[in-house]
Amino acid sequence: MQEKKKQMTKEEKKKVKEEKDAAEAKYKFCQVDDRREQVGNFRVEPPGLFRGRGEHPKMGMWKRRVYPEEVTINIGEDAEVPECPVPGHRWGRVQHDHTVTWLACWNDPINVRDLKYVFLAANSQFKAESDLAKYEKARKLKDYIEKIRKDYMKGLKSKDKVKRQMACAIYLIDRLALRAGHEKDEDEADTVGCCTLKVDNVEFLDVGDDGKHEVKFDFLGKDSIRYENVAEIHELVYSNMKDFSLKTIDGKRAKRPEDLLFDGMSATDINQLFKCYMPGLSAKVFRTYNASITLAKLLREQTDAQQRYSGKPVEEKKADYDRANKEVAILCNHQRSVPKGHAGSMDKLNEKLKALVEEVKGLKDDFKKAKAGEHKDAKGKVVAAEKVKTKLDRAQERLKKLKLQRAVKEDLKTVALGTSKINYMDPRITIAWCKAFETPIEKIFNKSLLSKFHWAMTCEPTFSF
DNA sequence: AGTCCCACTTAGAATTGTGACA
DNA sequence: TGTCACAATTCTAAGTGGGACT
Repeated sequence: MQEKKKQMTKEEKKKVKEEKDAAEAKYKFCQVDDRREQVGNFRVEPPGLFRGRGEHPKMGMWKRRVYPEEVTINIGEDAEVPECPVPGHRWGRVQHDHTVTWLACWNDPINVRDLKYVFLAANSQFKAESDLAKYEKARKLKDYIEKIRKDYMKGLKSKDKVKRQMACAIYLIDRLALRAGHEKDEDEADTVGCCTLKVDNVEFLDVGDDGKHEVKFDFLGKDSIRYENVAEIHELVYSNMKDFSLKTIDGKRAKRPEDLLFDGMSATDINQLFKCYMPGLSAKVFRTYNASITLAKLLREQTDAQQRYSGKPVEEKKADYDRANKEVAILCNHQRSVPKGHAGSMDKLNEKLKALVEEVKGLKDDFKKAKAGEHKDAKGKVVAAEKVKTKLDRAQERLKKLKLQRAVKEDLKTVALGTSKINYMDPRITIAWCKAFETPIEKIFNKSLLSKFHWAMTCEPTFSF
């Protein structure tokens, strides 16, 4: 296969691609009411070895092929049933459920109780509506957050241990943007969230002369991504959590490292409580809220700090945005593994930088000579000082840019900016910022994001989250 | 009250496409 | 005009949370 690709000419490759696109075209769109919508994933997963993330108990299991007979199609009563693409087979079921958005579903062969779905693409109206609702809900939290914070600070002093556990957990969800953390099965990777933290996952650092109360969190979260953070927390949260780590809620026995830190409550309880404050409020809303409000705050600080921010070069404004984005990503613990070949390309960059430094050095000498009218070119002609100066300036500019590039690359090697951009930061904050400070939105959102966030494009430059 | 089921969002890795640069 | 790095897209796993069921 590899060799075949290499042997193909440009035209042949193009033709193969066109044929493939044409064959797929009919699966890529569908009709929803009066709209033509793009379909997201339209293929069942091919058979193969299941990997899973982290230490998954089912790692290496054979993931068998899924047949059309296992697939349920969900379409309108009047819609034509799509032809089954596998010769000699037929769809398992065709239904017409108007309360769900999916077009097809089947059971996951690895985890038979789980379902896999064909949904519409990110730019569809269904997704746009729920995206808008998500961010509006997060904005609404602004009206309730003060009361919620006041209450959990009070809850920390409650006589009721369950109430204190709830208060601590909500504190962590709010201040550290932790996920809720539901119970998990034996046959899944052993990961935790806020409510499923184990005694082992927290270490209480000694209170120093500065009076700071610090806890070191160390656990595997979603996707077995490690969360490692020394966080300063309120004295009362510190003392409560320390207490919870020592003995069970009924006080009957000492806790073991693998015991639940919050053993008297669960994520469901927390969400129940949130409903008392605001309709639809749940733990995950805090991540959206905190990500969005942090982005808004950081952008505001940057622009407030400088006069005529609009006049700044676009590249620098983009760098400012990325810095804010990075802080949000760190808050949400969005990590990536160091890109393959990072060290190698770093070496290359350093090599290039070294050469450029030499070049600048040489040009500086040339400039000195040129000012004295002593610098000559290869043909022995005297070169004007201004000409050398221009060259020197350009080289210095390139050097500056390259140094910045190196710093950014090293800085972001383990940070994933994309996840917060796609899922957490209200796009209207970004769009308003672009409008207010004359930055083309295309510099910040790629083609996919532009179409995903189409619903937000008309927002005012004064939009405030 | 606890468990299960379902539908949806969120996640990083792998794969593929591209454009800048030598 | 090919190479390489990075960006974009695809893939599918792994969360969340509501509600039904027991």
